[in-house]
Amino acid sequence: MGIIEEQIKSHGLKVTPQRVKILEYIKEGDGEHFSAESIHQYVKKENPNIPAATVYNILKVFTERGLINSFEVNGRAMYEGRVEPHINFYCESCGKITDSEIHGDIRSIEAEVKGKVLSSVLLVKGICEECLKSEKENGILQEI
Amino acid sequence: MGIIEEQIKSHGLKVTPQRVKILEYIKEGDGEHFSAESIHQYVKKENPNIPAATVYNILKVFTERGLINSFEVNGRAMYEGRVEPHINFYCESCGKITDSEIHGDIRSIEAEVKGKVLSSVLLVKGICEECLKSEKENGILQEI
DNA sequence: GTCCATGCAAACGATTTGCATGCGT
DNA sequence: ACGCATGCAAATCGTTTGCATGGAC
Repeated sequence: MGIIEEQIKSHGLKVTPQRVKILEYIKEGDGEHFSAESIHQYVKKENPNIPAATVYNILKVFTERGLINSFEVNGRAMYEGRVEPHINFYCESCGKITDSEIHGDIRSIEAEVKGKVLSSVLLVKGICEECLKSEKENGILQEI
Repeated sequence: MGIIEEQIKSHGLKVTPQRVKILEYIKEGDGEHFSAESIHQYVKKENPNIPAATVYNILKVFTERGLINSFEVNGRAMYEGRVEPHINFYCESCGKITDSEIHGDIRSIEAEVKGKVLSSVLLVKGICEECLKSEKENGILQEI
């Protein structure tokens, strides 16, 4: 049994081909961020009949069990394989999401919370370097 | 002109009664978190004709201009008057959102991001103390 | 007077639900 | 064999859009 199957099983879930396929895809895409729809599109390549609802169900249990991480931007959920604390930087201009490392200790930040911590997401919004550059070149939005 | 009106005007927006009412409500609710719907319900008390769309529009411009802060949980946007960095702790059991202070320096964390930072939200999910207690008393979910 | 905001209705899109069938254990 | 997962259709719900009227500057 592969490592992906082990992960699914060890989190108390049944191993099915759909779950393996989706978890593989998310875990292999290191530093990448996926919408449910993009995952659906991907899985449909080999399994054209899989409905969106099944993908949503799978993503939901994966997130609940801590197999993957999720957060919401612009009314849609994004999923990623990295469950350790890091920064998700969302560019409001091009929509891209990129990871940044946290050099400080986010665990000490979480320690401030009264209660049991299950997950944490630091979502930073702004304009990425690339967009800043092209906006300056075009004389747009320099004042932001 | 009151402080609320000044804030609206200084952010380059026209001062309207609806905007004043909504900004007052959000800013007065210190440490509270509001859904668009709850704000709509509140404003309807004095202005029964105001449609949800107007409330959504107002919340959108307020957020874009940095007058208020927003983040998304469970497919819905939440708004708060605090724009300085802090922790939003969401309890997955009772749904309540509470603020915690950040004692570390989140500015240094934001400095890791390559690009221009416009806003940042640290959303921690878990089970609040209250729910932990009642769950233990009832013998439910202790193993989480 | 001009332009932006409001009010209203209708549309949209991401996600969920109900139920029958299929599959993992 | 049992119970959870999948496939499918339809519904739900938060949010957005288009357009005419009204109000701020």
